[in-house]
Amino acid sequence: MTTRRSDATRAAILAAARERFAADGFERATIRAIAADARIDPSMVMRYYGNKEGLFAAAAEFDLRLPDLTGAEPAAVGEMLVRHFLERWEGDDTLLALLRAAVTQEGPAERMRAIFAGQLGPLAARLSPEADQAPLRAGLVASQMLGFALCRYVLRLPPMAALEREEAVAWLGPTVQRYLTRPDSL
Amino acid sequence: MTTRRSDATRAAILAAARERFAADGFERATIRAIAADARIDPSMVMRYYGNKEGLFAAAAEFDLRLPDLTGAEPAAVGEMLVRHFLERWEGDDTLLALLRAAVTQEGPAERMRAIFAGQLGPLAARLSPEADQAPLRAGLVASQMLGFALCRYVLRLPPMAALEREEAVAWLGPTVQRYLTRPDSL
DNA sequence: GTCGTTTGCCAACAACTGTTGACTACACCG
DNA sequence: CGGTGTAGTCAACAGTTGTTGGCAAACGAC
Repeated sequence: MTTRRSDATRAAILAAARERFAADGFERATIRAIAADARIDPSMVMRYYGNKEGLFAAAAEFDLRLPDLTGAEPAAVGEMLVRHFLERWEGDDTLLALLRAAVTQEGPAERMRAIFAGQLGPLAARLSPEADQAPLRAGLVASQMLGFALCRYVLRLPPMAALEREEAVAWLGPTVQRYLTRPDSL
Repeated sequence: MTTRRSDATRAAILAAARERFAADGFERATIRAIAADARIDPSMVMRYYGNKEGLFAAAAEFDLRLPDLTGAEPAAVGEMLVRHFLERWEGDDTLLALLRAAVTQEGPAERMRAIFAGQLGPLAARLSPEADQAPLRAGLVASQMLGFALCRYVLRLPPMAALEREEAVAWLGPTVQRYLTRPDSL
């Protein structure tokens, strides 16, 4: 039960699926195209992943891998987070696949909610001046990071696509910082 | 040539198309479903709008209707802009249709770029400390506003969907303000 | 070697898609 | 009233989609 003979095929399917879902979105990425990329028969996709939704669920498994920021300079957290998001976004097209699908599919949208609430929430809870504001602050950070990713990687707004990574950090860092740590009263 | 007998039908098609495109996205909104909503035959859609892309192009005509801010308190522009965006999002689902389609279709994406560069750009040009930074600043504003709309209306992240309008203005206003007017050096 | 299981391919299905063309009914102009 | 163009209906097309079941080859245990 350690490694099946078909593991290579399964992995090839997942890799092709991620690429296609990221590039084309859920509906336009067809099982036939994914199977062709993986050089196997479309029916294998069904056998291993049940149906298209199951394939997407397997291909779009994702973890933000937020760094441990205990001990980090509290005032630098915003910039560190933005930098981490950009790296995460550019090194892996799973998030892109998830975003493209979440816009029209309820399943992926729910997963998106779970990722940002479940992984960003705890971090916000440690930084927020008031504990009960953590979900709100995590949501605000998500809105800026997802909006930037949307403009940069999906819509390809020229000025956003052209930004150097550290320029983006310099512009977005203070925003994220403020969303996480701004006192409630202000 | 003033009013054709078919103008009511044309309008019904456009209204149904906007709703369907906004709710389901470009691919999942079928011509048959739109025609059924408008209580006409699918072939009429083709006759009046040529094909599905033509229908979308007609249904997703959009103008941000940015207010004239000359004379407004410069420090209040951020909040005014956020308030205007929220009203525009909620009073009309064209932008929602455009966003859902732009994520997977090049045509709508291009229109989105044109809207935000062409309409937000001039406003940024009047407020930006340095003229050549206007596109960048307009893009940053777009990233925050589109990100918020994405989280609130599309993904329905609970803390974003639950915000009162003026709460959203209080949180996002300063961000937009900073993107428009922050000195370059900082 | 033999048998059961796994892996893969092939062909086909039913449903749905955008799109087309022919045909009917209505309205308006003379 | 007759004739012309517009509005609308109907049925069908060709292509694509997710999905299924059957069959052949390769493998591993005995």
